[in-house]
Amino acid sequence: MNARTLCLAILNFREATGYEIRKLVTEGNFSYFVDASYGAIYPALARLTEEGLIEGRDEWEPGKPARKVYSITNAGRRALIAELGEMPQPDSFKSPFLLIAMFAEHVDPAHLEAVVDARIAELTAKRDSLREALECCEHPGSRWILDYGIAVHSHSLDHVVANRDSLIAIAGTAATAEAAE
Amino acid sequence: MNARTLCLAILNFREATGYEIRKLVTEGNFSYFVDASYGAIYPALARLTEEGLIEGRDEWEPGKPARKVYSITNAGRRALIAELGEMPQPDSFKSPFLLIAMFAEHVDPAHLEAVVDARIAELTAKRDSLREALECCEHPGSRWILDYGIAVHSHSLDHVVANRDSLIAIAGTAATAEAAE
DNA sequence: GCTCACATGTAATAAGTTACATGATTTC
DNA sequence: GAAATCATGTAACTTATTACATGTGAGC
Repeated sequence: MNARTLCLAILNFREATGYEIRKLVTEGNFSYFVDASYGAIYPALARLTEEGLIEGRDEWEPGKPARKVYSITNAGRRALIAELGEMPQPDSFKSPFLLIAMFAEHVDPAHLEAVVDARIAELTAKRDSLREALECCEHPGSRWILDYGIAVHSHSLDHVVANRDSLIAIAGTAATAEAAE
Repeated sequence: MNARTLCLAILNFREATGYEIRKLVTEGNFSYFVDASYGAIYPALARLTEEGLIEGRDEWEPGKPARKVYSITNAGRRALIAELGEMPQPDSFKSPFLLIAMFAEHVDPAHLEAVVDARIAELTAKRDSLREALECCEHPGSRWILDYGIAVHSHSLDHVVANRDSLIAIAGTAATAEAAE
């Protein structure tokens, strides 16, 4: 997901600063299926402004740091709708966790246990934050994707919990390889 | 997932050419949680060779194109095990599909239908290829992750199928925005 | 003769990450 | 007084993508 479209999409919902966009993609409703860092967001906002797809206005409120609030323009709305009208790239899932799981036999059991438990904690936290977001969200599209995210995370979590021990049982099996060195 | 570790991991299973590695990460057992293009794989193999973590040998079989078969060295095995001993980066999921779903109200119903059905086809194909891979796979770690992949894809698929119509029902709801232009 | 699968690689380019630089305000 | 949160941005770097360049052999 390029940072450009992402910023445009978020600003179509509401005005926001770069900092707020970063929070939304990291912790908010968007956080389980997109990602972007400051180094991607700020340049994207600058470029979108140049192209007239968004506008930034400076705000100085006493007792608060200066901020630049961006809002989408009509041209921006049109560009976003055009983008959504294309067939999307396929979804992608990258899992360093599964790479370790695949090589469980070469991994120290205690370490694998820590890795699995960290993954369980991650999935639990994500599921709970999605549930919380769903409670106070009225927007139909957002509700649909939150529902989806909750379902997927719940099932993933259940599966990992149910098969945790069988994975850890594989760990260390190939100790010969390390011993050979 | 950097291409380096990926190549090392695959070569720990068996010898392979760059072309074969590309197939494995695109279509094989690895394909649902990692990815890499030629432009990432070939330079990675070159660098790993320089570092002595893998070795390449040229093969000329009559009636076949020349190929360079890479195999992992002891140093490579050590490096891989060291890598697997680190805590992994968190998993990441990027979904252009969900971004469109989120903005369903601004999308033409026919287009959204096409998008959802494409996603359903994608999930079905992936689930089936994982099931097939599981049938003839004996390696415990691989079986574990295939099992996980099948579970996640099945549940995702079920959810999308069950909620397909409710998503399409949202489409086109915000026709006013486009009409305004 | 054409297209597909096998096979290796490079170059230009795009994109994003990490770390840095800076600074105000609030909370402990 | 320290740490956390709000807030903006840049620069160096890494990384990977896309497209290109090239060639063989098999099957239709």
